[in-house]
Amino acid sequence: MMRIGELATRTHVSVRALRYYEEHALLTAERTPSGQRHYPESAVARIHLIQQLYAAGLSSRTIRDLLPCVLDGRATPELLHRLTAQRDHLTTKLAALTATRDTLDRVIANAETSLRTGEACGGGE
Amino acid sequence: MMRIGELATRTHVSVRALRYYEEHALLTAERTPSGQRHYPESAVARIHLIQQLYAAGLSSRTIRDLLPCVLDGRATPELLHRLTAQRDHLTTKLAALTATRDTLDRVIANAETSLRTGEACGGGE
DNA sequence: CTAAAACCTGACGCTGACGTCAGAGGCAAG
DNA sequence: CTTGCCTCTGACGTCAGCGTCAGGTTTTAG
Repeated sequence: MMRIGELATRTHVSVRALRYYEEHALLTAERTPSGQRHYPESAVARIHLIQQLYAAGLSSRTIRDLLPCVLDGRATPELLHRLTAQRDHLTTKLAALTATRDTLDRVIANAETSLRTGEACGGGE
Repeated sequence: MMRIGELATRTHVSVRALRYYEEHALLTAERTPSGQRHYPESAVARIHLIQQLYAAGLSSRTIRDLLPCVLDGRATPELLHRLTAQRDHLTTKLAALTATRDTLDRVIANAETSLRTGEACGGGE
């Protein structure tokens, strides 16, 4: 059982953020008689998962709703629906970001050329 | 030449957002003597590009710096460097999001199974 | 036993990308 | 000329995800 500071350093997530997660029911902790939080090893993985979902653009509310399903396999038809919706949303986003990266690649190639051939440059169109 | 309302409806971006973009030098507009903004057709594409970069996680400041390069091919070595950094950052992000989607796929498959076989369910590990 | 380090609960601050409201001017139609 | 919609410039409001400070307790190191 580790305390909040250790969990923070091990996950590279601030203590404040961990308390914030608990406040928003993304994370629970056992308490010692004096009130300090104690976490099991599994909390590390849980934090990583939470961060992953945040990075995917989910809100804390959404994460809170979907987490039980993700961790315990506890799914209702409605949760399954929301989960699928999020995955589809993510797929769409991935396509958009890939397109953006391609755009950047083209711009970079163009810029490199124009820098080499001497400043002024027309488009590739 | 269109006015701000038309540009807004055509790009599905609010009038407020367009003014915000101008305020932050992402977008410029000609003005009629009475002070109304007038945009050329090319503004539509420009807005789409701005939205694309926002979706990629860039800040308005970053977009402002990189836009001249992206639109006009005007690149300095420093801008080129920043551009490349952004692309690499995006590549990393794409990998992470792809991993997240795979996680969601697994969770969904698991949940579907547990719903079919009757509620309780252990992990696939 | 004591000092330092870590933890606790509020509670206010911050940032970015707008939403929204107020008050006033511009413009095509009848 | 007036009605009605569009536009203008401030300027304050909002929301999430924390950062940060205050004031006090607990745990640990020596």
